[in-house]
Amino acid sequence: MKIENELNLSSGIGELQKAHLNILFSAGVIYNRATSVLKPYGITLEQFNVMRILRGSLGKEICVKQIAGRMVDRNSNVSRIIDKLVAKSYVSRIQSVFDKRESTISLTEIGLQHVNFVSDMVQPLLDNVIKLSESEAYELNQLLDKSR
Amino acid sequence: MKIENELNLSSGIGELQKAHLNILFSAGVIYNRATSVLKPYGITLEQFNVMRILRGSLGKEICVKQIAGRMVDRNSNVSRIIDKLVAKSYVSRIQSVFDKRESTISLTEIGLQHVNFVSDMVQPLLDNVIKLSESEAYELNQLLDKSR
DNA sequence: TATCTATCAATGTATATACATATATTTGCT
DNA sequence: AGCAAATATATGTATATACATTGATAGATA
Repeated sequence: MKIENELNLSSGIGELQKAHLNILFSAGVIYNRATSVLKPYGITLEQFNVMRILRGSLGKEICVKQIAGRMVDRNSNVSRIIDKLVAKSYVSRIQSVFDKRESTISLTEIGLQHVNFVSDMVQPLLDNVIKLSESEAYELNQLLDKSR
Repeated sequence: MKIENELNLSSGIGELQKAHLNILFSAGVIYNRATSVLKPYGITLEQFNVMRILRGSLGKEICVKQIAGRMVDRNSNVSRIIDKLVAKSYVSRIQSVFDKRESTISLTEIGLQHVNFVSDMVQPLLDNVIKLSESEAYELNQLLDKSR
């Protein structure tokens, strides 16, 4: 459905303003779909993203700042997301020996198992969140990359 | 900058997964820029959006549900955003006489003045948030509309 | 060495989202 | 009319964002 109908926009609105609202609206739709897909597994999208980032760095040391730099939401407060993951025993946090200001974050064994399990279950569903062909998605990526 | 560089994505990732992250990332960038543009005027983007919706319905009665249906974020808790606007005297809330379950929301005189003033000041800045031509924005809108 | 500045992470506070539930009211059905 | 179901909004609680501040540590420089 066109964004002007989704949001009841006035007919005079320009394509740029429409694109502005369209990106925010689409992001909300994607976020909601992804969140509801994850819900049965007791994990939020933000927590899942942190765990996937950690899995992508298995073996390597990784600190809070490096995680933050890979988060989709750059204002995300990684410290507090990690608090939640530590409370669930999915992640451990130890002070770095190389730089005592840093915390070294890593997946626990149970955390690794959980992120693997959840990924396998949800990836097919997450892939259906965007209803485009690969080539349309490519075009979309080109435009979004340019728009920033 | 390409999304794979922004987020340090692994090279094997497909266009659909990339599009998923790209939309969320772009939305974050737009949200942050719009928020910082509004900051000097003491209003959040969500509050500004509610006030613009109210201005678009000047004269007509409008209730909370109608506002919610036009919000970019469909989960937005309009009741509480309106609480904040009422506290700032930008908006009034009165029980509808036609349906006592409904609240009728309208801009106060000072609220109308403020939203007009802020709009005039920020619109040129908001227009620069998306760095595309009108025709590129049109293509982007087509793809986003289709993707949902 | 002493000190200044930059950096990393944690924390405090206000605002907003996510979701379930509660309350009041209206509508539809018998 | 009487009652059940639906609807509009508000509220409670957990989580997350936005932003400023703090505390600890590292690195640079006088």
